[in-house]
Formats: sequence, C-alpha cells, structure tokens
Amino acid sequence: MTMAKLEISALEIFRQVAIEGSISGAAEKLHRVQSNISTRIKQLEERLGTVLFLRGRQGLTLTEDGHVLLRYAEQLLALSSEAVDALQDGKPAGRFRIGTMESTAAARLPHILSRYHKLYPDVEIALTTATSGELITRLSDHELDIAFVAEPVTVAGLATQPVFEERLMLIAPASFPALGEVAEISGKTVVAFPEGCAYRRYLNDWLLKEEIVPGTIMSVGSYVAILACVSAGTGFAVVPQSVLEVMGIDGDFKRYELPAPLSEIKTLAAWREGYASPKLTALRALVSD
Amino acid sequence: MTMAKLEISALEIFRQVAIEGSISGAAEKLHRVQSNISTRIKQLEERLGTVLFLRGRQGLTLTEDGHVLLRYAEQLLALSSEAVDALQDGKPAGRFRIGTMESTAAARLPHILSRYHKLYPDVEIALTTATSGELITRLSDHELDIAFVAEPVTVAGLATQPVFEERLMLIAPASFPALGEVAEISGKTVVAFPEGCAYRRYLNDWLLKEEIVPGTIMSVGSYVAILACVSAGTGFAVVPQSVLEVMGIDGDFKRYELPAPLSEIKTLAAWREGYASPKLTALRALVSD
DNA sequence: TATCTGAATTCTGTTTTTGAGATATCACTT
DNA sequence: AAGTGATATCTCAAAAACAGAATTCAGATA
Repeated sequence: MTMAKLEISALEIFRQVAIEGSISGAAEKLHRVQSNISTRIKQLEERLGTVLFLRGRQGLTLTEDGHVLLRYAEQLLALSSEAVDALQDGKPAGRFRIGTMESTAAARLPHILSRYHKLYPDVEIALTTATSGELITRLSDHELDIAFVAEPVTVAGLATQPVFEERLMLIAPASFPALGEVAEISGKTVVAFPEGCAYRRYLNDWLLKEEIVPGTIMSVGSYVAILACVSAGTGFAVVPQSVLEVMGIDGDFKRYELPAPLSEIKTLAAWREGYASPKLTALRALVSD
Repeated sequence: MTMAKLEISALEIFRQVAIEGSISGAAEKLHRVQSNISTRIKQLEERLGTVLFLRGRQGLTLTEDGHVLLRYAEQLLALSSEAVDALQDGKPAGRFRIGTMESTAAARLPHILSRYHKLYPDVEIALTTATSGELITRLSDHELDIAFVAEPVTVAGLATQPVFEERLMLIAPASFPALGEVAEISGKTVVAFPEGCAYRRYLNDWLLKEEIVPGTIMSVGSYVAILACVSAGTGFAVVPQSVLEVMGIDGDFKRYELPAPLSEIKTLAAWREGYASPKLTALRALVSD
C-alpha cells in the first residue's frame, strides 16, 4: 500500500521551507520560483495525507507531523549525501563535520586542522564540541562525520582508531605550599569539567579510589576559565598536560604528575563503519603521524 | 559541489538490479521496460562517476563501489518508507519486521501474532530470530521495526517497554534421581543455548556465583533440540518456564525452581524512538495486556 | 472604508525527465 | 553462419517539474 517512496528532492524542498519558515524564502535559496515550491509542498502533503505546515500570516510553522517528517528528512538528506561522497575517490572536498571534546579542540586539533586545510582547501570544516557521549550519539545519527572521544566506543556500527594519549596533571596556584601527598587535597576545592565529560568521570573514579574527599567540586565548562580559577587561588584542578602546554602558562602553576590510569588516557577517532570518503581517510592519515 | 542528490527512485531500481543480478529481471519485477532500467542505471553511474556493475555474460555483478552503494541504498529505502508510515494514522498496514529471541518466538509470540493478524490483516509480518545483541544492532540499522530482547538496552535512540517476565527452570530427565541441592549439578553435563544468547550469560553468571562447575556445557541452538537432549538423558538444562509450558511436556521431566534473578528475567520490547507507526503502536498495545 | 503590501495559491504554457517500443550490439552456442 | 539471451541505444510519447502571470487573502495604512 505504502507505494510512492519519498523522493530526496521533495524532502530537500520541505526542509528548506521549514528552515526559512516561508515559501518565498525557500524559493530564493533554492533558485526556484515560488509557485513551484508551493505546489511541491502541497503534493507532499497530499502524498502523506497530512498537513505539514500551519499557514499563518507571517509565514509557515511546522505542525506536529511536520516536525516528525523534518527529523526523517534531515537523516535522509545526510545519509544520501554521505552515500555520494563515500563513492567519490577524487580529492577531499565538501562539508566535513568534526566533533570533538574541548580539550582535544584546544590542544591537538588546531595544528592538525591547519595542515589539513592547507592540503585540502576545498573541504569546508565544521567543528563542534561536546562530551564524548553526545559525540557518539551524534555520530550514529549521521550528524557528524568523525568524532574525537575519550573512551572506548561500544556502539555497533562505529569504527575507532587511537590517535592521542593524554596525561592528566594536577595543578595548583603557584602560591600554594608544595604538595607532599595527594591526600592533602582532601577538603580543598577542586575545579573540574562538568558532569558528563569523560575526564570528569576519570577524576571521580580516582578520587574515590584514593579515598580523597574534596571540599567542593566546582564545575567549569571551559579550560581557560578553569585555569583562571586556579590561578586566582580557588583550588586545585586536573587538566590534560597538552592543554597546559598549548596555553603556554608553565610558570604560573605548581604541577604534579598523576599515576596511571590518569596519566595515559587514550583519545580515539571514531567514524561510521563503511563511510570511507577521501575527506575522512585524509584526516585519519594526518592524525596518525 | 556534491550537487545531484541520490533520488530514492533511482536507488530502488539500483537495488532491484543488484538483487536480480540482471537488468531484464529487475525490469520485470518493477513493471518497467528493460531499456528504461538500463538507462537509469547508466545515469546513476554517470552521476556518481563510478562503475556500479560488472557486465558479464550471464548478468551483472556488483563492483566494490556497488556494494558500498547497496548498503546505503538499503538504509535509505528503509528510512524513507519508515518516514512515510510514521505519519500514517490510519489502520496498521504494510510490512512489519519483528525480531525476537528463540524463546520468545516459541512461547509468547504465536498467540499474540495470531491475534494481531486477525485484527490487522493488512500487515505483512516478517519474523526473524537472533540473539539480543544482534537484534539491537539490526534495530538501530533500520533492519527491524521492533525487537524483543532480554536485557536492558543502553543504545541511544532506542526506547523500550517491559512486556514479559520469564522464569528460568532447571530440568532433568525423569529418570534422574531427585536433586537435593543445586551443587549436585557439578560434574554433570548441562545443555544450554549457544554463547551470545542472553539466557546463556545469565546461566554462566549463576553457575559462577554458586561455584558450580558443570562437567561439560553443550551448546544447542534450538529449544526442541535442547529438550530432546535432556529427555535422552544427556544432562540438565535451563529453559524458560513459558517454553516448557507451550511445548506441553510437563510429565517427561523433573523440574526445579531457580532462585532470583533467574526466576524473574524481563523481556523488553524495543523500537526506535520517534518511530510511532500505527503498526508499532498496535503491537505494543497488544503485548501489554 | 478604500487601498496598499507582502505573502501564498492557482492557472497556463514550456522544458525536462521518464518511460515504451523497436532496433542494434555483443559474446557465446550450435 | 545463424541462433540465443542478454544489454545498450535510438526515437518518440507521456508525465512531471518549472517559470511567469494572474489571483486571492489578511493585515497595515491612509
């Protein structure tokens, strides 16, 4: 019964109208005439036997069903163009969506991406940051093409490759007295990444195991801010060595090594199995040097 | 750059040719004329700048690139028709792909599916069995619409609902002497599901915890075969009570209760979040009576 | 109230794409 | 050399997509 499949071109039009919130706006973006868009939307609604937009005075708004379809449309469009460039074997080109943790973005990627961009100027890079868990989800949902995450990936359909090794360091303001044992942290304030971040979990596990109970844990989302807090005397923090290095603030802090496993946390590159575009292959080659 | 998106109709034709291994075969299946299929395939190859099929004498074979595209095509087609029926709010109809464990298929589903079929004769049910892990993967890959699994689902994007509770029973041939303690199993042969099955894992954990070391574990893939082995005197087995009941062989075995958690294993229904077709909703309603 | 304005829809040809039918080709068989 | 079973190509007809003009409609404005 469900006969006519949804054509990709129809979904593309639908999506653009949803984004613009107007037929004429979408028409302009798509270099079509407005009457055309209007009828294609109407056809789509007839085909699906549902109303996709509420026609208001100042434009169109998605209905409930419209939102459902939009979700599918995004997925189908992403998958469709992914299919196309999985088969291109020319030079890397097109949009390349990279997801990464804050720390990797700060310490590792700038150098690599700059080289990448120089080598393949036709690739338009879109970099977003999030926690490892979110990155994995978005990778599976075809919202990212590659992600740099801190933990083993157990989701089926994704492939990984270890690319960096991070060494977490304990830092304290230069003004603090020298630290004899880690236990001395107990009761002091620790500035850390927010819950959800993989490094935060590593930190929690370690504190628990060492039976250290910090006074307060302050959650701060940005590395710059964490370092600012520490240098203001707020307390200790745990950050990857590579982040310290790239920020070039060696002198301002007392630094202490931490034992394994905190000194050898692997960062993995992850991507969807079977998606082997030139863009991806090129980046993988670059990070594994 | 990547201009021409892949149209669904083109992929449908491509897929049919791949399946049939012949242009004229596909043409017949699709109720088109052979020349048409031929040109559409050529267009597709031109647009992708690649060769999809090797033209041999006795038909066409997929090239490397062809295989890659086929994977995408399957996904896109599934997703596309899923989108369509996520918006249908009429009577359940169309193809409905159910995945399940052997035990659930044997003991629980026959009754339910027969009621379902009576209520919604327009739904064409396709039932496949596999282990819980495989079912989850196939669900995520849009190869199934719903799955019945034995364990908590941690994959993002899937929703679940508990539907059955299974009680695993220990059974022995009627000829065996009565069993005093479970420890007496040690050294005896245990007939069980193959590795990978969730119940096998439950069984392993329990044996380990009770420090029971069976003589041999025999892996047998079918319930009928397991019961046959036991009644032939091979050894003990652990099977869900519901399976015993449905096979109506109460008298032939000695049956022993097992302690929690083996006596209260939940079976979950799982589906992709956001996929709320009438087919799915109807089945969920039916199983939760 | 009458008119202006910015938007969507409807109507009418034109262009492009898809499809059928017939024919040509190609590698093997007999 | 002709026959067979397949794909590829050619030509024309049908269908779908598109542009442009005319129409409608609700609110803003005079």
